[in-house]
Amino acid sequence: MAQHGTDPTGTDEPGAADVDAVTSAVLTASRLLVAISARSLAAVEERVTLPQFRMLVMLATHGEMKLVTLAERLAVNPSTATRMVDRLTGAGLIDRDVNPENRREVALRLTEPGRQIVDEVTAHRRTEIAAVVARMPADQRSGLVTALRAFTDAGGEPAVGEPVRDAFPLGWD
Amino acid sequence: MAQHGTDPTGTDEPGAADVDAVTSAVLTASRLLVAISARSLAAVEERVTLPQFRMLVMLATHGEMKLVTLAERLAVNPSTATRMVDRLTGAGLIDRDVNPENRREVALRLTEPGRQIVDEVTAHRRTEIAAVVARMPADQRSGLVTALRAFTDAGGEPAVGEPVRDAFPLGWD
DNA sequence: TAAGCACTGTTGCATAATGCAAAAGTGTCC
DNA sequence: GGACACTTTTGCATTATGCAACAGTGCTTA
Repeated sequence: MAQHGTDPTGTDEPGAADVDAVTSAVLTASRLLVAISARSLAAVEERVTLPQFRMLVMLATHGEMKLVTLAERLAVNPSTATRMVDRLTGAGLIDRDVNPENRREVALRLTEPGRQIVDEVTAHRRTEIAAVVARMPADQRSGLVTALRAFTDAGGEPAVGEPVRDAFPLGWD
Repeated sequence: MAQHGTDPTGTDEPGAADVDAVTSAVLTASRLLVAISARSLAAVEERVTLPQFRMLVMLATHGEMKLVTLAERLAVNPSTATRMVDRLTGAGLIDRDVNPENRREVALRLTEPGRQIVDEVTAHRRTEIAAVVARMPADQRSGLVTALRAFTDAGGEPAVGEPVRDAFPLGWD
């Protein structure tokens, strides 16, 4: 199989052979993006742990919810979520109120300081990505948008402004 | 004057507005890629924990190394690394030998089963990405390669004056 | 040669994250 | 009113984590 790139003639197969090369390019980009995301977290990891940050992101993204839902979206056991909520309420980053409609449930919601932490990371990451974009040749940028749109469309993920699909509950965003 | 790198938000630069648009596109793609990476991990998380997998990836990527180096690359305390190595050697995924050249050090290296776990995840992820690529219009693919190469090149070359950081210090890859 | 010193890895201690199982409280349906 | 399902919490065990102290190793130098 053709290892990578450099097949301007496209003699082998028009569509299938180059999937490999494209995949490699995507993998490389993926590594860079993950590294950027991780660096953005460094700013807050003195204040919250990584799992705690995921919890904050989930609440920021989906708004108020009960504990079981939160645990489900984070893909952790409810008992784990209970104790993380304990610590985060203790730190003043989450509010926990009994739902008056249904007194079994607790309503969990981000406090202002909690939201600020999430915003901080988001802003930092956006800044880092923008810096990379700014370093690439200007005439390549529109091509990147077009190509990435085709890729993300094929992957079925929503665009930035839209609600995040629940297919896989991460909370790294 | 308008030297590069120092103005990610872009106030007066002509291409500034589109940097924002490109950044959004990259962020969206980033979410998809992180989700794919996470899904690929599901296959092995019955056998190793996430931090353990990171350790395996690091050894697979950089080869044999001593404990302090490993800890540094994973950005964890040496004591943490020591105990993780304990468990992974116990599970037969890592070999630990005293370096005869320097008897303070221990040489850590992946075993065959250890490497297999890493390969499994890598293969799974590659398959998932290839599936997405295969779903996008064929005439967009070469454009994606070109654009991503420009992006990763820009991301790989640190701005002037910045120290060259280890490109992907995480081990999520 | 011996003393001093830096480096390497390990262990003790405390806290966080994690899952499973059991229990306690709440709501719903016959 | 009782049975049952749902929600959350608690008990217990294992892993992950950092800091501090410590023991062993190798190098330098007086």
